[in-house]
Amino acid sequence: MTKPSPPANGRGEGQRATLRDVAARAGVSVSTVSRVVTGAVAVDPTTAEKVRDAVAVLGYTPNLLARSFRRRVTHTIGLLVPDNSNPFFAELARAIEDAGFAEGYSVVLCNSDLSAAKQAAYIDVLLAKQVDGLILVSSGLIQHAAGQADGDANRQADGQAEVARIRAASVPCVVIDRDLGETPVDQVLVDNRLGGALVGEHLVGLGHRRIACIVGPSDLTPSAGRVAGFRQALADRGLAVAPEALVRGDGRPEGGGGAARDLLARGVAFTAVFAFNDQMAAGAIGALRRAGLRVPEDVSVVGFDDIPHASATYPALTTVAQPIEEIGAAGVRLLLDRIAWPDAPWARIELPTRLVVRESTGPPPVDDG
Amino acid sequence: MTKPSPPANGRGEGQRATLRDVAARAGVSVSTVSRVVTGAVAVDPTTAEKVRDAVAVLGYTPNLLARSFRRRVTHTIGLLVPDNSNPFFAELARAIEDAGFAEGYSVVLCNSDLSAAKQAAYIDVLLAKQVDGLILVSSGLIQHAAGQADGDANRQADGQAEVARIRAASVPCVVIDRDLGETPVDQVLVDNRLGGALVGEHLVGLGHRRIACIVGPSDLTPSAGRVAGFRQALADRGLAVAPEALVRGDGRPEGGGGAARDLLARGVAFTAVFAFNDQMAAGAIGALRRAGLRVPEDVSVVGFDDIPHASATYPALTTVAQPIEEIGAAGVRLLLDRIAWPDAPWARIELPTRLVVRESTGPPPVDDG
DNA sequence: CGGTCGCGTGCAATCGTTTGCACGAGGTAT
DNA sequence: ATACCTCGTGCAAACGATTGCACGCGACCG
Repeated sequence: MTKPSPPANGRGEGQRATLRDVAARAGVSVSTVSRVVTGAVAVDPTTAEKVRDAVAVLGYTPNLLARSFRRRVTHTIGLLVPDNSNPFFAELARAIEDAGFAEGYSVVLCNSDLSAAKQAAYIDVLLAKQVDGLILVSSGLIQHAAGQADGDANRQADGQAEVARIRAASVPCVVIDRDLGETPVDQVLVDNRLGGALVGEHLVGLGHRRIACIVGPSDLTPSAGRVAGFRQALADRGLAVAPEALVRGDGRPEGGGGAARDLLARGVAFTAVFAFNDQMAAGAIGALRRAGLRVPEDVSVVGFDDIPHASATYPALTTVAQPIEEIGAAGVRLLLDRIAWPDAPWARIELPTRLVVRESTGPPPVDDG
Repeated sequence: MTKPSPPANGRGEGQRATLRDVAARAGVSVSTVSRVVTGAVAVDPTTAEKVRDAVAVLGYTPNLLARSFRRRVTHTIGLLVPDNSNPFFAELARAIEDAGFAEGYSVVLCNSDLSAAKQAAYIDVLLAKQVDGLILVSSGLIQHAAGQADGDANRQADGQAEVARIRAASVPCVVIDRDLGETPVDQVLVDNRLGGALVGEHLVGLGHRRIACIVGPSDLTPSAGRVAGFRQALADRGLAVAPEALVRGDGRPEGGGGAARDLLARGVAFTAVFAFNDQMAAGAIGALRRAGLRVPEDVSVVGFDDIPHASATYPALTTVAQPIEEIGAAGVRLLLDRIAWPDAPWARIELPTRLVVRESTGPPPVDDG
């Protein structure tokens, strides 16, 4: 306990000391105290010393809320992710929080659950709370499954509307993991096309010719790029994805398992499965093995994202790694740049993806093809 | 586009309308506008209508920052977790965020990385930002490994100091997943002892007599209870944990794998492994199987936490489930109760754990014991 | 018909901090 | 000696909202 210790300030217990209290004790004006605390302007060393003493004695801490109010800067950013319990988003949130902390920003975490209504509600309170900026992750994606009637609140939001609202409030904003094309907004993306292509190349290179595909819940950005790249890679090698070998999963392990069982049940022939995220890949592996198939001997499986667990399972998962750390860092940097220079031209950063070959892929069984 | 649309307010572009603007346009006083906006006091329906019109036209949105400043209530809580990229904490954060949202609170996410310095820094800014309350998760745990000299900043913080500082600022605070005993603070815990005991019971019941243990990085709460319960269960059945069969892991998959390899290398005999979290269990399974052992035929493996991936792997992991949703909800409820009634007696909620038997455990090989 | 009540409204202070402006003292250049 | 800076400081006005108090007015009671 060498710290100045929670002191007996001039006010009642629990009441924090304010600039006024310090000023009174140091025998100077409030402005002077403010100046030594912020250190902005020069003040006489003797005075400063007195003030610092008073600050220490009273245990004064600036009220950042008041400061933010006055300066119109909160040093807080809002982070909107679909679901923090998804490891990919959790890691991304972590990376963003890290980068933000390094720059002196706090981050408010919001889970949109892919619900347009919830997302809108969050954006409203974040704006009202005067965050300095917003980071939207996979904004606008929505469960494809739920074939509800076209209820307005739950319709697929494409992210553009959100961005427009935020811009109208002239609050800086960057969109991650969602290609908004020419929409005037800063974006950081990942080369999903390349990722898909790498997988196609890898599997075909191993000798696979019948490859099933478990795509994500949405037809928007990330999925679209992955399919496109994958298809292209196959096409370049004279192959194609059979329509019946392409199924949709909900993004979670159960979805992957269900999709795999579905393929099996429908008698679709395949020697490899490309799942659009690692959770579905894990689920698929489980379903396949419970059906008596070995991985990779009978079926190869590839995932996407390279979440930490991908390397922890057995067999360790071959997957496409996204540079999560860098994505987060880039997002934060873009946002802070935008805050600093509101009129700079829009930036669009595309980070590379990388194939990580582990144990879940291998050559197809010899009796095939 | 049926929404009131980003309007031409009386001020320059990007400037949000304020109460004054609305008041001017509606021809009433600022106070009146405030009253209709907050809806606290009765105001004449005709006047209210005029005001609401003006609000709509100007697209007025209350400045929550100013409101918080004036009312001394931010509707924001700080959440301090060791690492959001750990699925358990990610899920917990998610649950807390959910519960908070339902009650109209935003949550600021902070990753302490188990560093006392970082944790202190975070607490300072959260307090300075006038959060209404704090939730500390596994506060004070610290990497046990790093056998550094007793540097002050990095020493094991036991959580008590943090709590004391927060109390000194008289900011409500609840501690999750860390037993602070009689420390005057609200706590929500899980019955780790029971969890450990259930595992012991299950494994011994299957016929295992030599069980290895991969404990967590810390000797504090969660780990301690788990060992204790486990030991007790074994003792009740006339067994014990051999000292050489107890190794420490870092909590991550690699740590679990390393620990398993270590056991193997040292020739320790065991037919089952109890890892103190699911990540280490997954890592251990990988290491075991790469060493040619089958799970569960040759070695049974049990984890702890029941993260989503536990059921997604093959073999699906037998593990101890914590009611994460409820932990988060209880934490938030405790915090809000404390905010509402600062002088209520301290609460301590202990939630049950539950064994989830899946595929990674089975009877020991017949040639054993 | 006078007094009282309650309702709707406005005035103005306040929350804690920042900051433009002015002022006085002291120093330097002319 | 006058004019002109510079430096350190204080005054007071913001920032946007909330809220205690008071006032005016109609209604109601006796």
